[in-house]
Amino acid sequence: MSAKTKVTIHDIAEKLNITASTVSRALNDNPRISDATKKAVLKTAKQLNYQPNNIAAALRNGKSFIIGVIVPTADRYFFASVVRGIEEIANNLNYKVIICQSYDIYEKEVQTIEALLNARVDGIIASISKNTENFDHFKKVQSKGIPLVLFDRTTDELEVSQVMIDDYLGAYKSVEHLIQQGCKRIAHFTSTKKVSVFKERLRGYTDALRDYEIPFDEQLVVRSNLQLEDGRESMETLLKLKTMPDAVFSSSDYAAMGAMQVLKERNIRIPEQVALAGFSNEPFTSFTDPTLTTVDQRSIKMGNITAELFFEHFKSGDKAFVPQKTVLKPELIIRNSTLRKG
Amino acid sequence: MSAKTKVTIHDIAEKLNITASTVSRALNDNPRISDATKKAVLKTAKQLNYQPNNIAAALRNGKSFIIGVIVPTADRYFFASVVRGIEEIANNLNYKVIICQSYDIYEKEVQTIEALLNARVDGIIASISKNTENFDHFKKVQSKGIPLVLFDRTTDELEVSQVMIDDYLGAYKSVEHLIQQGCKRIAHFTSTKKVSVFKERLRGYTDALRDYEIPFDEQLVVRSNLQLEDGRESMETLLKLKTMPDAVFSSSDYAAMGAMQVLKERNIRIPEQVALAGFSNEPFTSFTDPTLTTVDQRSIKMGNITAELFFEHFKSGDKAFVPQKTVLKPELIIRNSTLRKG
DNA sequence: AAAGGTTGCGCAATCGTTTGCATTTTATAA
DNA sequence: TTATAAAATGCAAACGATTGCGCAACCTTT
Repeated sequence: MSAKTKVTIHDIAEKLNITASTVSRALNDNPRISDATKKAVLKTAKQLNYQPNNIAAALRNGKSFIIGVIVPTADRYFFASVVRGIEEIANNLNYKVIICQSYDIYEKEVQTIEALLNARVDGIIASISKNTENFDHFKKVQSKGIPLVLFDRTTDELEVSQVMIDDYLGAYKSVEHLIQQGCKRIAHFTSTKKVSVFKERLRGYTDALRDYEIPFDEQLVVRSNLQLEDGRESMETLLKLKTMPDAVFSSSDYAAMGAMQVLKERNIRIPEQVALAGFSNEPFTSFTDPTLTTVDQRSIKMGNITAELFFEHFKSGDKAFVPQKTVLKPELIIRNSTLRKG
Repeated sequence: MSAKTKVTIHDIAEKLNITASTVSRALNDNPRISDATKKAVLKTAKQLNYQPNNIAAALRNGKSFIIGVIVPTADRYFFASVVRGIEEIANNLNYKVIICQSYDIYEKEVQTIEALLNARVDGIIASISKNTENFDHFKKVQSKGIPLVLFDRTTDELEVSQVMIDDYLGAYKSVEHLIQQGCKRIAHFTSTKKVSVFKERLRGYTDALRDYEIPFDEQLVVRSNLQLEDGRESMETLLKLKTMPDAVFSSSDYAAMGAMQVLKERNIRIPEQVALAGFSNEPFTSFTDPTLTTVDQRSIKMGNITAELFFEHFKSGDKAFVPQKTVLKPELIIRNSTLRKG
């Protein structure tokens, strides 16, 4: 059809014997343009198969209507849901969201930030990579006056708005639940101390033990990267102890799953001999046998709130915006892996 | 620090008493610029905290170095992996990938295409939404001379390059395997006939039955949206038949999982009474009990190939590029849900 | 020493939209 | 009818980077 792939507002203007200014205003529904002209412009635009060029507009406006979202990985239910929650709000306000994955690699995170900056996104929402210990790239974003909001994986080294769940509470409730089920020797799978979510969950774990007067045993805290395989290894480690634990509270559903596999292979009954609780409420947790007790992180809600916070920040025009910290209450999902009947 | 958030090549030029042209060339490592000047420019750029503006460059070049990828949803392992495979290739060639989700909603898909077109992406890679029956928006992309490649969920209504797995073969092998395990009454969960992948899998199913001289029974083919809940309902439906099936080949792992739940609730033994096979090799399929036999779709590989095909298309400059169709061989992953011992 | 080649850089137009400030046209009031 | 306000549109300069062409200055060759 239209071989000429470059129809601009000038072409429309020419055809209508008006100027590009008028066409631009007409397309943007500017009140200063008569309805008749608007109609004509719209019609001609359609007819010429006109395609707006956001790049030109963005250049002129210094505004791209795009916000960049950086997540460690998009294939985890939690992150995917948060993104969905963000999109809901953003799309409503006519903003587009571009999703970027850091794959939990620090260098990639830095590169991604740089790319987003170059692309002149209007703002950035991110969940920090697990391996990030230097935050200069985020500081750079802020120093350029670009709105930045962090969610879930945040840090205190940045003066930035953040949204997270109360990991401490989620952990505390999990462990409390395990104790109420009669568990007395509760192990914990965790990861690096650098990431606050893991630190908080560990704190919830220890505090619950303390409150219920269960002695803390260093040996029962196993650190790893919390993937499935790590969970398997961690469980093996625990099983080698002189006294086996009677419960595991894992900071990750995947690691909990690994533990479940090992236990089943050894015919150790869940939850009778060892109760098992995870964290995140990944969809598969309701598919396992037994179904896995876990903590729901209110992901969609978190996305909504993050986006709302972002746009608040946005409107306040960067001037004197006080970073805000929102903490959501998690929900303990009790399933069969911890429910000792009778 | 730098309050002036708008450092351009002109600022660099001014400070160095040269012109913006030279700065531009220096930054792009143009051989016509002396090394001394390049060094100086780089240094000053760093010093002034210069941030390249891709928008301006894109406007001038008519090239954004961004390719849009549209997937139904990013939280499915298969799609996430394909995206990863695409990114691997694209990033290597200095292209950025922006991920968009259609959420399997036709209107959203159309909007997304429009947004990508407006954003002047250099090309689009997509997997069609389940509910799309009109392909005008894709035709529009092509008519504008923008490279388009489809993967997995494709259509014959478009003259376009596409990459998919041999769904027919995957289905055939699954059903053949079930037959070899002694199943004689094999049901099939499928979805709309509009989507070729489901059509092909259905064909593989019927052909395998035919080749092994097992009568085809219309009642055993259950259509749904293939989510978990759909799988449950479909299984319930099957159980109401006068003669129960002794196997189910599901076009989706989720639906297979739903069926598994129902069967377990009714204490029907898997695979002895009913064998179960899914499709896609979602990670959770190895977490279920019994583990679920399924078909791996070579997702990363598919992403790689899709991207390579895309860039071929790209280089050939749109002129006389013959759409290419690549079909990958799927791999049958045999697990316990179909393995009848002895 | 003159002709031709290199090297290094500047000029100015261009990409497509937007917008402040005219300017023209039309409607209203005196 | 004329001054005046209101309405509709035009002019031209941005936004920031790129690039074809041109022009010095310097080097080589015979």
